[in-house]
Amino acid sequence: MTVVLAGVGADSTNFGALAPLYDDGRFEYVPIPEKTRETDESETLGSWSLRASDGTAADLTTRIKPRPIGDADRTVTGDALESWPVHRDPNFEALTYGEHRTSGYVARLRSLEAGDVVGFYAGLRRPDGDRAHRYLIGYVTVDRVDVVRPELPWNEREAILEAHPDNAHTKRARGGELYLEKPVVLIDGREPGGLFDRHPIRLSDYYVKPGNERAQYYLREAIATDWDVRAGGENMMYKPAYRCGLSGEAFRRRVGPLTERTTDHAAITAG
DNA sequence: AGTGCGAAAGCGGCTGATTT
DNA sequence: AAATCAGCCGCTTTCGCACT
Repeated sequence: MTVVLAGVGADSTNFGALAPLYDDGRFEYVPIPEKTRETDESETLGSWSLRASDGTAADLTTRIKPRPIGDADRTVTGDALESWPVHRDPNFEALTYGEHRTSGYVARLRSLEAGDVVGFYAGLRRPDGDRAHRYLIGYVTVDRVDVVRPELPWNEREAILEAHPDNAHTKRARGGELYLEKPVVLIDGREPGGLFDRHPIRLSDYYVKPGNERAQYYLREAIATDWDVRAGGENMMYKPAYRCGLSGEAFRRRVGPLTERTTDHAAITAG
């Protein structure tokens, strides 16, 4: 029984900005832009409504870099940006998540079992320009884990994808083709799971390490201790996947409810 | 014990943002 | 508009594990 923490959502690499964290504790979850327009996902940056204002995700940035597979960065602006599809991953309504990143993600996620938890963290920035940090913004309880491997026969890949119809990778797939030459982990979740309504939990600290010249983002000591973090890089700049030793049940107890959260729930408390 | 490979971490330099 | 500053990109080195 374990918990894996996965870094997700828009950042300056792909979206050109970080999602905001407001003074009242509310925040936005903005998915990254899809790699391609060829997806069944109907939500676009221009249709992705913000939770705390009337705007859309498209209002938060001026140019995006969707990074088509294999190609150099492609920059998209203006109307094309507004109509650009989102890579809704994780999907907090359908409770589904897919991942292909190496760097520990696939290896740690594929070993999860039903009842385990995937926690999601994202970079958030306060509008007044305070330092950005990484925050836990929600989680899902694991129901089913599958791995789509490129070498699998077509019909087997299709069967797995059909079991995860709402997953962003399924929506992007064409004829069982995921456009990826590597394994993709597909995780469907169950209750309890979802996006926090407010008061995300800060996971990072920002400081200069002894012997270094520059400050960087590091995993907070209190998190590492209290959540029994056992694997994953200490430096959070690269959004590592973390494996924690505590059970899904213990994790849910520590992070508190998904809704009607208070500042107390965002604080790290032992127990 | 040696080798190879992938992951993690650090840093130079560029870019975009901010300030005056 | 110019100058300053912070953030970030991605290259490079180091680390560490696994396989032989």
